[in-house]
Amino acid sequence: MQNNLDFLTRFLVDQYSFPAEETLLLSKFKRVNVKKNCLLLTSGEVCQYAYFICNGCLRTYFIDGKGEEKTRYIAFENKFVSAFASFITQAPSAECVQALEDSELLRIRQADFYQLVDTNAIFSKLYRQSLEQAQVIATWRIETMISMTAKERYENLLERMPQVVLRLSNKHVASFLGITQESLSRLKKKG
Amino acid sequence: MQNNLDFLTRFLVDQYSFPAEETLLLSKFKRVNVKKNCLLLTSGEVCQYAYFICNGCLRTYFIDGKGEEKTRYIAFENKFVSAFASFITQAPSAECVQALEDSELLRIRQADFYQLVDTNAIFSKLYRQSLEQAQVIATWRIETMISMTAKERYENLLERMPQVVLRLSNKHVASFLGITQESLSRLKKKG
DNA sequence: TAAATTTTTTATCATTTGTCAATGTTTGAT
DNA sequence: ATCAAACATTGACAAATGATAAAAAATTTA
Repeated sequence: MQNNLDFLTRFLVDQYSFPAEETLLLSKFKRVNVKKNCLLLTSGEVCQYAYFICNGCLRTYFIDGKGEEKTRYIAFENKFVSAFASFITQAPSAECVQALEDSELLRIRQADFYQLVDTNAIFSKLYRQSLEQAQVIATWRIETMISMTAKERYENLLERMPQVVLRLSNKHVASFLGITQESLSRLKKKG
Repeated sequence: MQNNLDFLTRFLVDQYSFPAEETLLLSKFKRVNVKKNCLLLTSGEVCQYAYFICNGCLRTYFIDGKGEEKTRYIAFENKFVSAFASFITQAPSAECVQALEDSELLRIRQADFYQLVDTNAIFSKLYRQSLEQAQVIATWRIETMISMTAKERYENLLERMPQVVLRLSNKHVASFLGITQESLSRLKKKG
């Protein structure tokens, strides 16, 4: 159904001057609705899809040496999410992809995605800009981790990505900050 | 001089099937030789150049809230280095770029770089793959920071980027790991 | 609505890491 | 070769964060 793609179309038209009449190009995207906590990819699987978030929230996480879940990335509406390393290389993924809210997603297969990127100038630019933006976010995360205390990181997150704190549980916020729930609980109290 | 570009040409031919006869495309790259500790970009400046390392080592770092230098990125031979965020946006850079060894570099202006990327399929692919690779490295750094102790991060670094430990001072290794020199010194002793 | 499960808070104690100061050691310039 | 500056190590102590356990609160499920 064409109008399943309204979210993505509007996003592309608004943000990337995508020609509205070329929505046929988007036919490789399929709508997927998932419940909160739904696992879209588990570790060990090869990541077949990239997801565009129309509504909701996704995270990527991994299990560390002590068996604890650690959240590497969180995204909300109008972002693409995937287990990058696996999606790019088609090797088994160390990371899992999970919905943290009931979510309306559009997914595209890896091969279709790269075909679009390789044959369509707008998609090529979109992908490049997505990678550049991902780099800026990753740089921010690294900077906070090597230069701030847990408290400073929390306050910084509240400024830079308030949605994370407002929409998600402390458990997931703590996991994203790289600290325990207990530490986060204390930080918030001391305020 | 054409043969100033031998390093880059060889790299592109070997790694990216670059047609050896098209080295004219590389004429926008200029050779720069710098001494250890040379600052190629200071914070507040707009990053004009991307650097390809023929020989030597570059880092990007910033000054944190307490006035301490924190190293976000380190690269050796055959890598491109830039203050990404500023290079992409042409806004003043928070980061500095510095040589950590006497280095032989090739630099290219931002506009020339993007022109190459936009007009040449191989450069476009090269840039995309560089961004993807940067994402994989950034992901690794984030993962280590949110899931490992300083000791574990050090051992992991020794495995994954031994050059950092072997070629650079403890001061810079500690800065890259996000810990103090004193902590690093103790970690190495207990090892 | 009640019970079960999950999440959050609180407290105590252990461990890791940072801070500061003093002392060796290396490096680089003259 | 000598001196000065930068770097590395060590020790004592402080601060931040983790681990564990228990209780309180919130959420989900039946």
